[in-house]
Amino acid sequence: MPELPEVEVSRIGLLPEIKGRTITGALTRAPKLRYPLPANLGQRLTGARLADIRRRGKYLLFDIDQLADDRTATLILHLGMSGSLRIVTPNTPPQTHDHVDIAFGDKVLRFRDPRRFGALLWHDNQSPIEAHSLIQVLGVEPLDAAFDGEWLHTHLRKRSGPIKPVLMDSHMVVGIGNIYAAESLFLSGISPLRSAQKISATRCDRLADAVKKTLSAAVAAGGSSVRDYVHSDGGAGCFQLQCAVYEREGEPCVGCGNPVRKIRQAGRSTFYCPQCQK
DNA sequence: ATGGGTACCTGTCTGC
DNA sequence: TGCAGACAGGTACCCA
Repeated sequence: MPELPEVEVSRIGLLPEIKGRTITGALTRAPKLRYPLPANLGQRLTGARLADIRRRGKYLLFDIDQLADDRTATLILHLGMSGSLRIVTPNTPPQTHDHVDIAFGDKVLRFRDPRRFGALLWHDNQSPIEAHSLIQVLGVEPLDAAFDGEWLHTHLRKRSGPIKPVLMDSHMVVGIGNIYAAESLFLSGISPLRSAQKISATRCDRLADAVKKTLSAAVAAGGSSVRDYVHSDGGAGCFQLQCAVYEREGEPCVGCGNPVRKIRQAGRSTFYCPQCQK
């Protein structure tokens, strides 16, 4: 799935297609994904306008205005593990896991999610989106200036466990999933097993830089395309080709040539080089 | 408060 | 060829 770069690439791809367009219809084909899908989506959205698409962590926020009651709303969308968004023509037949369509005249935004870990929620903007229970708990944006070595050092001091699961904790920093946690730790030369609170200020600087570099490079490359992820134009990203350790168990480390090791942490696979990462 | 395990769901791959 | 089991990019929840 979609980690921060894939979500951002989707957002950037969708903007020129549908931002500012009037919604001509919408429908859901399943009662629920992770949560129940909004009821009467077509009724609520038809005639309204998609004002903007924002991103917070791995959530996409579709700002809707010109609703029938003259209010505004925001659709909160999460791609989960296997979700993807595409622009299709109105006559494109839906496939098995195509759960939601939002139509804009000659274009349809289609949400596909085989594993159904994704989410689409209606937020009526009576309260600010930042107050939504799912958004409220999110940590800092890793590409914001506020996230740096000093910030990281301060926050890691409170965490006793190994760094890798901590780096993936969206309550602390958003957007870093299994691939980019592994890649960022490799780039900064830090072992995924190292206790978070024992990482020095200097190495926190390196880690924060590595996170920013890894995520930015992935956005620039068009996201990863492991398995079933496709971005909005249906094309495949190419960051996967540049992974240094992720899914490279047994292959030579790009730094030292020793085999990349795979271990299990907090129920997830971790790939790293025991030589280069201490 | 923090951390670990589990659950959610389907598709794909591996090994018997 | 068939089938069971493991595993997959996320995250909320329960419990120690």
